[in-house]
Formats: sequence, structure tokens, C-alpha cells
Amino acid sequence: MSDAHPPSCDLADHPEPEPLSEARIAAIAKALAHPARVRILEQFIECRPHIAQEIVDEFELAQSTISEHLRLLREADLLTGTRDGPRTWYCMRRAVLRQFAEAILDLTDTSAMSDA
Amino acid sequence: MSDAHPPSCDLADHPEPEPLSEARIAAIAKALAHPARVRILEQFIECRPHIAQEIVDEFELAQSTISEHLRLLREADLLTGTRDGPRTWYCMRRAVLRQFAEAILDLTDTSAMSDA
DNA sequence: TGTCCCTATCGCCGATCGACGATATGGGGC
DNA sequence: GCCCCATATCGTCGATCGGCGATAGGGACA
Repeated sequence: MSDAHPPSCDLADHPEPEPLSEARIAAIAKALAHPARVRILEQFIECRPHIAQEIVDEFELAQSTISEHLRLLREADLLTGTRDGPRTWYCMRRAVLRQFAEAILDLTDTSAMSDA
Repeated sequence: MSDAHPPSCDLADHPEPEPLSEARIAAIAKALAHPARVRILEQFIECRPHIAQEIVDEFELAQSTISEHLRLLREADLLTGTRDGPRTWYCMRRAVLRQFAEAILDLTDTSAMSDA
């Protein structure tokens, strides 16, 4: 069998960490600021590790281009990549995405109502 | 009185609209992909319209730079800007931000568990 | 050792971003 | 009409993005 032991998805219920700084929010948003990268993340809705080749096959883009997108997602901590022989298993860091979504929602909380 | 009738914030409970496309998610993320723009939105946590000058005063940046950031936020539908005589009242479009956050959260929903 | 597969990195290029100062625009108020 | 305030737009410039092909590296397997 080729895939000896793909790492399992991280489904643990981590305690909610400290709130995100503006710089961190912007950095995560920048990683999400390209349709291809959003589509890449969407592939992880099916909750299992994916190898890079799988992602490449889903797109019309060159392998090097996808590799670059994956790198950006990794550097923003939205993906983990673990090497396993010749391939690399990618996993989505759900906790980070959730934390980001939470930060966005916090922006919409009205801390004070207008009395006008 | 200088501020005759600042528009009131949009607090209505809109029905949740259709899900966002990848392109739309990416476009909103791009608007959020700069710390200054995140900081601008944070000012609207105090739920009332702001005029541009107010925002400018909060930053070390040139007026033209802030105006540009405001334009990008407007074009991504994260802000509305309504002219009122010499000034422009800006309001945050909470519903759009919430819809965006929801779309991000949807990415973290596991539609299928890995059986590995 | 050599070959093959998968992935990452490099170098290049055109396009876009982010900043600024300068300038235009648009409404008051006098 | 004229001036002033608040804002938007323009032009410029260096930095970064996003794409590609070519190349390098790292295991697996014969």
C-alpha cells in the first residue's frame, strides 16, 4: 500500500487562545485573498489529509503555482504539511480558521449602541 | 448643530442570503488583508457612523492613504459611505462581515470524517 | 547506482499594491 | 462671488503578487 500512515486530521477541542492582533488578522486574510487558495481550503471540507498532487489535479494551474499557494497557506498557519517519503500530506488547521472567523465576528459585536 | 442627521447604523436582522462564492470570499479577504483596514473596521465596534476625518486622526497615515483604504473597504461592501454636505458618513456593513465569517466557519465544518 | 515520482525553489515578467504629495471636487458660510 | 473645509482622485515610485518554465532535492524501488 502506498499511503502507509497519513497523519490524522486535527479534530481536538482546543481551548480558545488569546485574541488575534490586527496584523495577524490581516495576515490570515491575505492568505485567503485569492480564489485559488479559497478553493484549496474548500477541498479540505472532506476532512482528511491531502497530498499536493491531489490539489494540483483539481486546478488548471502549473504545479509550481499550486506549490506556491500551498506555501502561502502554510506560512499563514492555515495548513500543515508533513513529509512522508516522496509526498507531503497537507492538513487544514481548523482551529486557526475558526479563531479567524471568531475575530471577524467580534468586529460585528456592537460594544456600544448609537443613541441617535 | 454641525451633524444634522448622521445616518443610523444598520442593525436590522436580515435573512441570511445565498452562500458566498470563492471569488467573493477572496475579494472580502483582500479588503481585510491590511492591518490599517482591520484597524479602521475596529473603530466601528463603537456602533455609530464615523466621518473620514475621524479615521484619519487615528492614524499616522496621510489623508489620501486613508481615503484609499476607505475606498477599498467600500468597494468590497464592508463600508457604506453617504455624503452629507462637506463630510462623508461611513458605516460598517455588519451583515456582510457576518456572512463572510460564516463562510469561513463553513470551511471548518467536517462534511465527512476520515475513517483512517 | 540510476531512474522515476513528487515537491519545492529559482528567475523572470507583467500586474497590482501601498504610500505619498499635489491637485481636483463639492458644499457650506460669509 | 470668494474662501475654506472635508474628501476624492491623480501621478509617481518602490515593493509585492501571481503566473510560468526550468531546475533542484529527496525518497522509493529496481
